[in-house]
Amino acid sequence: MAHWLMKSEPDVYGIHHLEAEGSTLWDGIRNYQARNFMRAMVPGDLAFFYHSNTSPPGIVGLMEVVETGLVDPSQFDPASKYHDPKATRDKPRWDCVRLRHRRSFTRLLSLETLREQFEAEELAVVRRGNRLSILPVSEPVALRLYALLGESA
DNA sequence: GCCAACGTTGGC
DNA sequence: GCCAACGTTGGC
Repeated sequence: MAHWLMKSEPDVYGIHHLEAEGSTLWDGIRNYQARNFMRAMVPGDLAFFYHSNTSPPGIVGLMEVVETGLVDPSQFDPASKYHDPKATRDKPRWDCVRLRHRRSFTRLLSLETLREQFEAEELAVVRRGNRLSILPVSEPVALRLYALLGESA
């Protein structure tokens, strides 16, 4: 079982949306590196939910991967901002995973705190200018995150 | 294959 | 709004 960190802007899709929905299709990923991380996910993996492009940014919850290898439907939708004219039903370019809500943390684990606790080599989200929306989290780092959140692993 | 221009992300 | 980082595109 692996850990991940997944970013979303709370105005667009925040932890409260996931709480209300229970589970969601994590679609709209249009970066090959992030896509490849999704392809490496296995049902049962856990993902820290990170609020980006907000103040203050940070980790707000925990999700569980429930389904992988799904075709991202938004690539075929001309009305979607994620529409990809190069994608066809026969040859989709983008896929996505389904995630289920596990926890909403009572307090934010802020980027500021993450910067105090982790080096960029350990947890890439603390690196200035990092734009990758999905990141792997090593087990030692995951354990330290749980400790900082006051959670048992 | 190189690389400059451009676009996007995201913190501040 | 600014700007750093960096992926993508397109001319050659």
